[in-house]
Amino acid sequence: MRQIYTIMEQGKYCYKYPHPAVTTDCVVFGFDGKRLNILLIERGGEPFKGCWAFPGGFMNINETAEQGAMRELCEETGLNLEYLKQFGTFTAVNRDPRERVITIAFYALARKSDVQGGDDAAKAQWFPIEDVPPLAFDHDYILRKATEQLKKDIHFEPIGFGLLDEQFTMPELQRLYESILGVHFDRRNFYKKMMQTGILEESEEEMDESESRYFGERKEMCSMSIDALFGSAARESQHHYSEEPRRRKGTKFSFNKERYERLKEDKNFRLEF
Amino acid sequence: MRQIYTIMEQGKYCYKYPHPAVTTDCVVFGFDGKRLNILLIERGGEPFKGCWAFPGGFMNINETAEQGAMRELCEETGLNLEYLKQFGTFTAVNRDPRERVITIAFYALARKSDVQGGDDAAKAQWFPIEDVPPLAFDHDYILRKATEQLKKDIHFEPIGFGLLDEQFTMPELQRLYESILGVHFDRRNFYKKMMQTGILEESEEEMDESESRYFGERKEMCSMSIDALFGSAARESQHHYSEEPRRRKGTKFSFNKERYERLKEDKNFRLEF
DNA sequence: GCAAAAGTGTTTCGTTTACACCCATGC
DNA sequence: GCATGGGTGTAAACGAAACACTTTTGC
Repeated sequence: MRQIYTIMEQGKYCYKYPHPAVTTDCVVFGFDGKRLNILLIERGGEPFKGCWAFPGGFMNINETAEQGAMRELCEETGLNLEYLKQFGTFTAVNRDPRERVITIAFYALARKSDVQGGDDAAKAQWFPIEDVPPLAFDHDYILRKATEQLKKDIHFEPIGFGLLDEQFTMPELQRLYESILGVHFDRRNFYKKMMQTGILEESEEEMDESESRYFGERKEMCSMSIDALFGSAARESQHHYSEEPRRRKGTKFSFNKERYERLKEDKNFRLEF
Repeated sequence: MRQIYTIMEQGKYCYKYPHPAVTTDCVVFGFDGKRLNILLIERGGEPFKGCWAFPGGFMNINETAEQGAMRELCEETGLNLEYLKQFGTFTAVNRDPRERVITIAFYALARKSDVQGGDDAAKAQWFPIEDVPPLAFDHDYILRKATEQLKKDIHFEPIGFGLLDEQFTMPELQRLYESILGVHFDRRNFYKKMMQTGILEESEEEMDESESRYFGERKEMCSMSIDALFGSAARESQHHYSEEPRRRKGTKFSFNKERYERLKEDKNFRLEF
């Protein structure tokens, strides 16, 4: 608040009453096949220099909060994600030491494949959600709210599929649900329940040459993505490749969006997990 | 946006970058024993003069959004409600013709007993939710989002009790749930389900003189409240006292908040409606 | 070849639903 | 006294949970 006067001197945009600044922040969830991760940016300047924070920044005057959040996310991490979910606006009076700032917060879901071109994001890094460094501003609180919201939403919306590749195996999906909800499911019951929602379809595997080539490629891509997901910090902290569980190939499924839309119309459709 | 320059001339609060104005709006739900209602204010000035809108207004620079929403709600309707739930922030670029305005929206739950001192609210009026007049700004959209959120929340939180008096009968509670969710429940099943949540307790009725006096009083209060809930506009439109169903006295229950808090801690408690 | 994960059906149990009668009250 | 809503239990159907063995793959 002290700084407002210096800002005023160079200020070109004047109002009869004081206006807060408005920022957007984006909690990006990712899934490495084992644990839920979030994407953080190391702050280069004050305040909270050197702390980690969510990608985000000031909203422009001619864009919606959604547009602003997407723009900032892209600028800071190179990610171009299709949907953001607004889950709260944070308005504590002193949450930013510089001036009155309110933050409209979103969460987003990133696929491994979204993460591949991770060059833009020099300062961006993934952290497992149980092992997050100290965060700037009130971002710890925002993170807690984001995870709570994610847990709630997964009961009603097919959120998981935004965190997995187009094609995924049932155990992958199960591990995802388990790590979001913090519970364990019986494999067979999970399979049944998932299938009888009617929104999944089994991918027919054409096991010809192109298919085997695809798997070859895919395996590499996968390790690349895991590499990208687990940046050096995370790997140093406690994650080793040798700890990665061996995985069978498994049957692939995909999310049938049209069928989901139709089911959603029909009734008070619930995913019931 | 055109007006910004005239505002700037008289503006005392200047910033290097343009800042949007921030308002709060409050969707107040009330229950008249039969239908869900919302509380609206008739706008006295432009824009949207004469239209109905939610109570709300500009957030002060030294208050949180919650505080601002409560303050505006009290100023405009005389209501002093204990909790507001933030359910969304609306940021479409042209949602206010005067300048860039974003709105942080809350919903609130009003009891009949909260409504009694309804004198402050000369311009405030209750409307049944299926019969709402044209609303100012994007308030139709905001209302839709508020009701969606209420429907979702009622699955997880004991929201109904904020809309009923301290003591209520099971059929009252059932009608409330039915009008929020838009479904019908079997009386016996509803009773069982509600009781086995463990958060209700039966009020021991002391049927002595004071008790019978209480019922006498209560009946009067109740008709008063219904009168307050259904303002003249609503009554004219389609509601008549003669249509009020006859009601037996019924067994009273109340919400045991401590027990609820304990249950909530224990597990992933769901109210399951 | 061995260890670890994937795939698959059936039985049991608990929950949800459907349903009908008598009682109390207001008119 | 009659019409309307309040109060209560049971049986059937359904969905959820528990459970073990065989097959495939990666190493």
